[in-house]
Amino acid sequence: MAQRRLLVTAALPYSNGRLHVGHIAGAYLPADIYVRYLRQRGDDVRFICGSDDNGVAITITAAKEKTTPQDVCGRYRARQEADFDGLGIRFDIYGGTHSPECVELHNRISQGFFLETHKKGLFTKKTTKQLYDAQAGKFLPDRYVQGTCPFCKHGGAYGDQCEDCGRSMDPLALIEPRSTITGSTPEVRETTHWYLRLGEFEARLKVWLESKRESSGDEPAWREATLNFALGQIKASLPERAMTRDLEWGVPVPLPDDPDAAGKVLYVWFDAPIGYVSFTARYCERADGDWKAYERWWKDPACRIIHFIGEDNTVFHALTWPAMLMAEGSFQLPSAVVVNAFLNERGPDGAMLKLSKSRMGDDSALWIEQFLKGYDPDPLRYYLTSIAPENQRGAFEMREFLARNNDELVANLGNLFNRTLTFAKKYFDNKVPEAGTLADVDHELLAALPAAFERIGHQIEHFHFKAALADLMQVARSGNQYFDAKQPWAQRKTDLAGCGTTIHVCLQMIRALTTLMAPFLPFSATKALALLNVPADGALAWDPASARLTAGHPLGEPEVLVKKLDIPE
RNA sequence: UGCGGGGUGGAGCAGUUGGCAGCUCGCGAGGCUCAUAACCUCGAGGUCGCAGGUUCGAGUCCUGCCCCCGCUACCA
Repeated sequence: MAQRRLLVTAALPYSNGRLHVGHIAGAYLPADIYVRYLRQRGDDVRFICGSDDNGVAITITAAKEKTTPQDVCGRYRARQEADFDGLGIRFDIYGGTHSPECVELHNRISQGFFLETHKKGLFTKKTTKQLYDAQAGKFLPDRYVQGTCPFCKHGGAYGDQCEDCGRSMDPLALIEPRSTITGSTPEVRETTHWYLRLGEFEARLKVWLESKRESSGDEPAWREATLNFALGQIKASLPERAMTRDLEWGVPVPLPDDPDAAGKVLYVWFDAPIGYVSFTARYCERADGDWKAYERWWKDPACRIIHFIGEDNTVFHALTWPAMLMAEGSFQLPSAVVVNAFLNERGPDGAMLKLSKSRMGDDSALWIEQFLKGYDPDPLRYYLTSIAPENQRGAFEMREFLARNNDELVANLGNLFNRTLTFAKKYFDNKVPEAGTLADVDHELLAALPAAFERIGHQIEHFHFKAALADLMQVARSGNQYFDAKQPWAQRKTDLAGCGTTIHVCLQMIRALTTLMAPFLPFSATKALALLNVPADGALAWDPASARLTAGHPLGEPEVLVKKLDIPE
């Protein structure tokens, strides 16, 4: 397959909190596996991510922590970047929509995007009544108003919906409304905003989404749940959505001649996906010295754009964002939006618990920061991939994590490395023995390796990461089966050359496994190269021919590849 | 009410165009000893939510029903 050009993005984390295992399982780990694989294949890839720093929630966190929005997003952004790094999730750029490095370019590109859409007349300017907190000096998002439900008279109803009777409502209908920010009684004020008429894109979106049901060329089909959900929304008709907000924190609405635009910013969901573009531009500026080179990725159909997101982002990435791109007109549409469901935590009693800031304590091991203090990243990458919520929700369970590390990663994959390497050390002078005369079983195992590259690569190409990992483990298992069937420990005494053949074949297998595991377990793959004494440079190319050892090659010092973890009683 | 997802051996899940019900873990019994008591073999265990229908044949298609979870926040 020829070299391809791909731009891969992972959802922008909102920079008012830390990352937990659910974030990682949802968008970032699958994206990282995909990108690592593409790079091993030799494709030209950019991997883009960064923090989503704008919006009202940041300002509220800032108020709560008695600091500035800039401080909040700067602090959490740095924390998130460190967490990603610790897990081996390596972006080409980790931008930030309000980070010092990116904000200027981000604002410029976002405003250009808005203006182009505005020029085409695709916004409707509309004045509506909204609740205003005079004490806080800001309009209140629906969710920040609480009062008595006009339908069931329940006391704790929110401005958009009553938790008790489940009915949704207009916040103006709430009885005795209160601002949840200051506790004061809000007043009704008029405000003007720009609404994107999503309805005008329904037909085009529908055709586009329907075309994603089948794979075309080597572009895989989208997940069915994603398409059903998005198409269901279209069927129910897409509303006008306000693309501006009354707020001081964000990208200013670029209409200086319109007094109604004063003091307003772009809706955070309008500028966030544009962050993918502006971070790409910032990276191009850094790498190529020309920010405009981003067009090579975003406006050239020869490049393929893949977005990895969690399920809550489906509406924005499968509908709103493509509609924005259609509206603006000069960008290409994403090739794929890869959506994972949520990951929950399984409680001791088997109950499904949501991963949430409010429920999890600060020192919960499910925060990445905490997790990395106790464990290596690869076991987590393994476990999260093996339970990846690709089709339905999954659940994290600490005991299961430990058990699967020991019973699968250590016992199967790690053990195959260890028994092969220690055997070579003990009986073959720590060198790769001659292949010798190959019997059918030996041929079969060697022939299975290129097939595994093909198969696992195909699974990754199609975003079936869980299946790809299971396949990898099956390959390792077949190695253990081969080892047992050949009984080199017995061969050694009767047929030393045959024993050499066995170990030669096993070494070829673990060498191939090193390359095959690299997208999922990058740290272990690096360590495996050291154990095999193979120079890292170019060693992980996704190519069975280059993942081969020559007879006589000296090996490194044997050492355990994956550590066993203690399971508390 | 509506929309979307799901209900498969003890647990967690796969099941593409309908064709003898699979995988991992766990469990039981053997084997092996190179290996982090790791590995290998065999086995037990399922009326595929319920009831109908189409078909030579359905977990897989159609109809009706039941149950669980989202569609609201911190959030992927």
